[in-house]
Amino acid sequence: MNVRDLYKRLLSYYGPQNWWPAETPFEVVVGAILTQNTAWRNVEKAIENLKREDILDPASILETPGDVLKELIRPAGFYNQKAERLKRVCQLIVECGGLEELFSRSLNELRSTLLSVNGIGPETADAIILYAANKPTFVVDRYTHRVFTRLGIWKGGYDYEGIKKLVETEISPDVSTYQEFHALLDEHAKRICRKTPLCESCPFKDVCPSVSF
DNA sequence: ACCCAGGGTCATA
DNA sequence: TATGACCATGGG
Repeated sequence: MNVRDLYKRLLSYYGPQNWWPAETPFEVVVGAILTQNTAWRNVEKAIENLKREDILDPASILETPGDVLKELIRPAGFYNQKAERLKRVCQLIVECGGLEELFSRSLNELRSTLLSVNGIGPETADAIILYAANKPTFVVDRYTHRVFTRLGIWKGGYDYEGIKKLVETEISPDVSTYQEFHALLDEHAKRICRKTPLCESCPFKDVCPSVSF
């Protein structure tokens, strides 16, 4: 079992995922911040609040008082830090003259720019690049590590850049493919047991080496 | 009552 | 450089 076979098998088993539903690229940016260590259903409530107040754009969020913003995004948790993080990204966007301008940079320029913002780490940056800017970077997360480890594809601890490089080496850069693969890994990880080494209902039972995790 | 979720930062050793 | 504490709500 290698990375490419895993992708093919996930795709044929679960089918294409309609991941990261959002009406605009900026909504993806906001969602990427709000979903940090947080269930997506809680993020939806926060985004709904922002839409209801009609402030789902960089300028409006910057104009909104911190206390008000915190209250609106409360359901997403960590609302104190996330309100500040949202403001910092919006600040960057405005300084660049808009999302289009920011996203016109090369993938690597864009990634290092995003990473320079306090509150945006590697996963959040890659999610923005892949799902909002539509550039081919692979998004790693703990689910990716869990599934890879379970199947013996990755040995060792959680190394974000290492796992990312592995996938990008095995699978040539393609936006749709990277988007699908990440989505499939997450959906699959949610369906398998977290602690049990081997899950009886796992569709990968035949190739799972039963690695304890 | 406990565990965790579509992470990241900061302090400590 | 490598762990650990911390952030906070909502659902199982």
